[in-house]
Amino acid sequence: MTRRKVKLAFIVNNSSRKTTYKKRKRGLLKKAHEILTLCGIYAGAIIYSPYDPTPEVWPTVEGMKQVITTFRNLPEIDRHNNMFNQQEFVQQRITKADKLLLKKKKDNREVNLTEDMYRFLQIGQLTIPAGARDLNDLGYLVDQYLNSLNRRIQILKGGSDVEI
Amino acid sequence: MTRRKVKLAFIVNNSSRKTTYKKRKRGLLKKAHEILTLCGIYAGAIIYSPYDPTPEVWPTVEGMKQVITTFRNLPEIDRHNNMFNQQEFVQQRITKADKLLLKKKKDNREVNLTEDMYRFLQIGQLTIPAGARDLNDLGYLVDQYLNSLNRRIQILKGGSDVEI
DNA sequence: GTTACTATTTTTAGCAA
DNA sequence: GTTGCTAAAAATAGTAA
Repeated sequence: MTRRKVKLAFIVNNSSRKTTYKKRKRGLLKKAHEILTLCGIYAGAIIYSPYDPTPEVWPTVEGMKQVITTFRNLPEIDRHNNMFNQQEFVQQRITKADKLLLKKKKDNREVNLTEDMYRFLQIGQLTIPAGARDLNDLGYLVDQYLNSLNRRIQILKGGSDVEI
Repeated sequence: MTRRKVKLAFIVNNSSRKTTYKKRKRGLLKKAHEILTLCGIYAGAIIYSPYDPTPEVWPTVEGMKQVITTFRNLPEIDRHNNMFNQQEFVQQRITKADKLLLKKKKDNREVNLTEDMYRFLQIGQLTIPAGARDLNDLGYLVDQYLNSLNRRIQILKGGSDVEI
C-alpha cells in the first residue's frame, strides 16, 4: 500500500515502466480529446514506442474531419474549400497506406522504429509505407503536396496581396 | 466557491474557454514531457489555436535531439547515421523558418490558422513559411525530403532485402 | 487581461487477484 | 502479462485580488 510520490526519472524496471507508459498514454490522449471538446481547439498527440507497431496518433481520422468541418464553417474561407477537399482525399490515402503498413510490419521492429522517428522529424505524422508496393502511394502523396505548394508559390509570385 | 464538476462540452463563454485552454495546454505539455522522462518514450503534442501565433509543438528541438541520441545508441543503426545528420540539418532550417514566420504573422490570423491546419494534415508539424522571402527555405526543405525519398526508393528497386 | 488560491475532481502508483 | 482497487498526488474550475 505504498503509493509514494514518484520521482520524475526514468523507470528502470522494465515491467513497471511499460505499465506506467500504458496508463499515462491513455491519460494523455484523453486530455488531448478534452481540449478539443471543451475549447474547440485542435490538440494532437503523437506517441512512438517500442510497444506499439505504429505510432499512435490522436486525433483519429474522425477527429480530423470534425476539425475540418469547424474550419469550413468559418467565414472568409470559401475559396479554401478545394484545398480541404483535396486534403480529405489525401487523408484517405494515408489511412489506406497506414493499414497496409500495419499488416506488413511483423518484425524488424527496432529498425522500423528508427525509420518512423526519421520520417516524423521530417514530415510529421504522415506514415510512409515501407514496402515497395506502397511506393506508388507515397509518390502520389508527395506529388499532391508539391502541386498544391507550387500553386501557392505561383500565387505569391503573381503579386497577389492575399497571404496564402 | 462553486467548483462544480465540469461537463465535457464546448465552453460557450469566450474568456473562460480561453482560460481553460491555457491551463489545459500547460497540463498537456507537462504530461507529454513526463512520459518521455519516465518511460524514455517519445510523446509529442501539437496544438493549433487562434490564441497562439504558431502551432505549439512539443518536444522542442532539444527534446528531439535527446530522442535522436537515444536512437543512435541502439544497435544495428550505424548505417542510419547519415540520415540523422541530414535530419538535424533540416530541423535547423525548420527552426529558422519558424522564427521568420513568427515575426511576419501579425494579422490575418484566421486565414493563417486555416492554412496551418491544411498544412498540418498534409505534412505534420513542418511549419511552412508564408511570406515570399521564405519560399526558398520551403523549396529547400521539400528538395531535401524528396532526395532522401528517391534514394530509398532506388534502394528498394535495386532489390535489396534491407527494409528501409 | 494577469496571477494566486483552494475545493473538488481527476489521474495514477502500487498492490492484489 | 491482465484487470480492478484505492490512497495519494496532481490537475484544474471557479473565484478573488
